[in-house]
Amino acid sequence: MNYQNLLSSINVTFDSLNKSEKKVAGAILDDPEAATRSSIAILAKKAGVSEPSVNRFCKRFDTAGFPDFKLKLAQCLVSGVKFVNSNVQLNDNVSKYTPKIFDNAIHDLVAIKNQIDSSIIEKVVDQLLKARRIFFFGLGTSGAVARDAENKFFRFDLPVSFHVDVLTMRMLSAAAKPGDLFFMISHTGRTKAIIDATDDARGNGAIVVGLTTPGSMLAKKSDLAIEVLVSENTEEYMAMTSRIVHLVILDVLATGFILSKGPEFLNHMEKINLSLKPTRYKQ
Amino acid sequence: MNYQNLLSSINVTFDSLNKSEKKVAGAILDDPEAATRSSIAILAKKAGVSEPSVNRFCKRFDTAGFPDFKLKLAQCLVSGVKFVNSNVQLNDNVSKYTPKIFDNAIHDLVAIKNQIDSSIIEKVVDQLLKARRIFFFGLGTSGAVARDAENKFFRFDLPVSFHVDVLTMRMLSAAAKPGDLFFMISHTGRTKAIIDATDDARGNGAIVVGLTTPGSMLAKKSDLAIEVLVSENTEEYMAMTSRIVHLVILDVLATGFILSKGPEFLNHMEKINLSLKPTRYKQ
DNA sequence: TGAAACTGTTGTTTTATTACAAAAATTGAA
DNA sequence: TTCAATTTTTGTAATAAAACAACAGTTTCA
Repeated sequence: MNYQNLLSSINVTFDSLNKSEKKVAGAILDDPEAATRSSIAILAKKAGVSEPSVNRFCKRFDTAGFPDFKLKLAQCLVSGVKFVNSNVQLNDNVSKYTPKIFDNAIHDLVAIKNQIDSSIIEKVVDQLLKARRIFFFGLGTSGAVARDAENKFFRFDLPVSFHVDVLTMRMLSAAAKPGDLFFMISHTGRTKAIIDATDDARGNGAIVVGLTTPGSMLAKKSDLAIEVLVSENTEEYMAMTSRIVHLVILDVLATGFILSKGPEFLNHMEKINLSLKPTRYKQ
Repeated sequence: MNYQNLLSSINVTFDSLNKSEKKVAGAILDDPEAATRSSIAILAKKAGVSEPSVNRFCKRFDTAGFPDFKLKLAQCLVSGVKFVNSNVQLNDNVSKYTPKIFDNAIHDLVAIKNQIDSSIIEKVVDQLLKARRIFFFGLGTSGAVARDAENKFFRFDLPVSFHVDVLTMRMLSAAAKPGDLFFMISHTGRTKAIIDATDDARGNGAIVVGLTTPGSMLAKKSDLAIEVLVSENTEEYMAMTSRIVHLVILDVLATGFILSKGPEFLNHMEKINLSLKPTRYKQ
């Protein structure tokens, strides 16, 4: 039972609670927010039970006692509740759907942050450092991610390019050589052009890194797979959070790259940054 | 001061705190999670101050007292986001910088979610619905955002295109007509090509929507400005969180668009979605 | 040197918990 | 079904812990 769904735990187990516990549960569910601001005495009174009953209730839900219970309840009110109905409804107005869309992105970022396998990141950074050339491949939504990646990595004094054209992909993977790094971005991990290019590139001795869903075809065929499980349904109308997570992971890789290069590399970065000045109006 | 950034509030105001308050702040920042599990006595001991000093510290941060403070601290820790020193250090290893980069993105999304002006979103959605043609303009990092936007909005049965080429931008804005919608994406809001195109487009009677920093040149010159304040420094080496926020905002706009079109529009979306099937291998 | 700000001590109040006893519910045999 | 034995549930009262307020001493700074 984790704090993310303390409230729903209460809801689910409600029927199996005894009389006074039901009263306490009722008092909490009636206004969870108020419960977090109550003392044990106030809540006991509201529920019509004794204070120890409230305390026992808390312990039944794997908390140390009432204060700990309140803390965890408060935490699950921050995020938990919102995720319950974070799906946009057809009759939502602006101020309803806007936070929902933000919440979805935030939720997935938090989830992935806690799942991500540092050793894979480390290995991918190593490969990026070693690579003679880097190609980012992506189609559709992932094409924009590939473009963003190129926009980041070209600053690193590397021969890097992105491709969203299947014919170009095919030619490049057919002409792959050891030392080349193909970075494949595909949420589904089943896009034919990407899979075919993966086969070709690996057949020619290039390294293939896949950024995709866990266990996907691309994940299996890559040398190194960064597997990212987002809550969105592949068959939804539009990819939303997967690309956000992919972009952040590319930030992580770029950061790892820079850090590995050491502080003197920042001069190079600074030079690139300064080059943009004349393209902007002064404040 | 809201609970979302209690921790960063402590961080920000640290210098203006007096001696014992600094000790308390230090003890909390050192391990915020532990602080939520401590009693006032334990925390006072850790900080090397008296219990009332801890209490006074809590009140300074607009909380009712220590228990209330702990509650709010716990809430701001929910997402696991540590806003404190989330800047990547040169000697960070993978497992240190990875969560930091995620945290930065999460932090900004949470902040913007709470700041965003629904009425502007509503107006922009209206304009998108009315527009005869839609152009997304962006350069550099924002070019990838523009591409992503196009990839979303073309599904809506609209003449939409994105442009990352300044000459094309110039030509298009020079040939703008009433009914055209120019969607300018620029974090700095000072990119010359974008500003110039904005002037041209508006001069020709087109509507210009800007997605940019509050108060920027672009914000001032646009018909409608979606102003987004992210914590990242413009002069940093790479844009990180601004583009993430921009993408999510475009998701919000796309969602608003679909919802305004009503349920029968989903058939159209479904058709587009189905068209992708043959491009993928079966599971 | 004096006023203002800061900090700790002490004692009170509030809050939470434990131990125990009463009450209620449950079980099983007559 | 009935009734005692047993278990479970619940409340009372006492205890312990925690938080807080008032005051007084200390530091700081003009």
